[in-house]
Amino acid sequence: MSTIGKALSLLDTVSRLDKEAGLTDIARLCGLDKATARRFLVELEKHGFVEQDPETRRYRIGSAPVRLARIREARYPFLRVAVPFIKALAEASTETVHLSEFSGSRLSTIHVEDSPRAHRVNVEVGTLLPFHATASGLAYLAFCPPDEIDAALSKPLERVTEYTIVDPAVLRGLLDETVARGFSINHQGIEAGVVSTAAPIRAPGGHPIGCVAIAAPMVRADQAGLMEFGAQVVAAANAISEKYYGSERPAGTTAQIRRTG
Amino acid sequence: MSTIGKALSLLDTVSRLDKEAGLTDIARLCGLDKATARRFLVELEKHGFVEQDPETRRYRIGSAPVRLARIREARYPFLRVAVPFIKALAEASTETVHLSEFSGSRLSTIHVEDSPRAHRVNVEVGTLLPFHATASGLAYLAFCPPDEIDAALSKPLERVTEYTIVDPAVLRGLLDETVARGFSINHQGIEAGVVSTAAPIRAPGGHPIGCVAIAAPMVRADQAGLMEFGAQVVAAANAISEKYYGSERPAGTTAQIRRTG
DNA sequence: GCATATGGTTCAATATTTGAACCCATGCTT
DNA sequence: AAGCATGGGTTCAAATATTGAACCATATGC
Repeated sequence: MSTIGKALSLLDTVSRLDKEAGLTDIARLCGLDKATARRFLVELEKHGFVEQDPETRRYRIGSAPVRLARIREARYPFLRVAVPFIKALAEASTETVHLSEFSGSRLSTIHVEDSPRAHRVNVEVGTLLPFHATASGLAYLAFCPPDEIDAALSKPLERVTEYTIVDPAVLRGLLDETVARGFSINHQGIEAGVVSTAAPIRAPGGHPIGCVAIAAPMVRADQAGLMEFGAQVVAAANAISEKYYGSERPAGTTAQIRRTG
Repeated sequence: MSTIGKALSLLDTVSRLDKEAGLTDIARLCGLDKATARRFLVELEKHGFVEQDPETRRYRIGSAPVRLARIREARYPFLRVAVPFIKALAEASTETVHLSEFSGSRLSTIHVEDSPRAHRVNVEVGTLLPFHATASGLAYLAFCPPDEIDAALSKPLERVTEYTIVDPAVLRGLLDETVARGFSINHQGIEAGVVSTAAPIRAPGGHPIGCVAIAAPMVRADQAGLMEFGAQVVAAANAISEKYYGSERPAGTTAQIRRTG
């Protein structure tokens, strides 16, 4: 792997830690030599991507990403565009709705609107969404080119709950259904007692960039309800895509999405 | 320079562009070979730090920084802590108040509260603040260790307006005054007709991390008014520092700050 | 006061980066 | 339609930066 890649992976590792970490821990977690980890950290610090607490000597994420994020969001306000739709959907569905974005070869939650109900599904911003075990992951993957699907399914698939599907062949079946339907359904794959539906937000080329998902307690989602949620996530995802990328519609399998949306 | 440094500089360059740029332009702006620039971009893209528009093939900042920024702000909410103080100060002073943060060896504006008046100073979020020509820059530098001051003053200093001070010896005098006073004053150094005062927000070790500044049209700031503004920025900067870092006061020259604040 | 742990540094061996030259489209000009 | 210019992207030997075992320094616990 390139040095840059290793350094960015280190940054990623640091960002995933619950708290600030010391040099030795970081090196171990990244599988790097202490000297190497240190040089990376120094270099990253120079550019503001990490900072070292002068007292504890531990490292944390720096302020450079904040600057870049502001620029990105100013020029390309995905959240600003998407959040109103997520809010509206949360209100309409009275269930927890979350928005994910593909970044750095993973799908991560970037916004959540909680259900107003007492009994609800709680999702944390920042949560990573495994492709095989979440509605968002399946919706994302379903609309990816075959080689990306192959790559995702050839990795080891964790059995998160007793209901998680880890058989690639079965998963491929789900992906086909997802494409046909326009949205994905996940039965307790990531959390027992929870069902989700998700639809991809797609770039003009057709490639997904993220997903809209509704997560509800199983007791409130019968077959008809699920179909209704599905229609809603598809509508929201398409609306976001349209607003984000202008009036252009995604090419390729557009018809399939519209059909069900 | 290390590869990582070069790649992060490239990222920085891309972030400074007004619009998305092509490979050749980026390579030229960074002084890199096209092949090198490309490998960097590919690597950065893998990790979500840039993305390439599939249609125009141009590059822009990706979504990874947004993720990191959220984590940083969640764990270390500088803006969240500071903004209320900036708002309060803007209201109290009825002038434009802005907040800057040191990141990647530069001071940049991260929040602005505009004056409610029609005749006011406008500052853009993201603006870089030269150390020698802005109140924030001087306030920051004044409380830095000598070697950082030397480094900053040994670089070529741009004469931004006809009033900009570019003589390192004179600037050192201003820095001494700033330390003695607890806040800096900038007379038209970055924009004719504008005076500013600024005070540093400092980490527990005493090193500045950013500044609070008031910028006012000269006609509204006489000597007494300027001292009042100065006292206000010092109070705000100290309050932010205290809230941000807990109850600890910055070590070292604390007394000087408190004396004037 | 010894043992252990962590942050940090060094330098020869090694793997990665580099860039001139190249290819391939696209679009403009003659 | 051939010629030319421009921009994205690629190749591979030469140049250079990266690597990591061993090292030092300091702090904490026993």
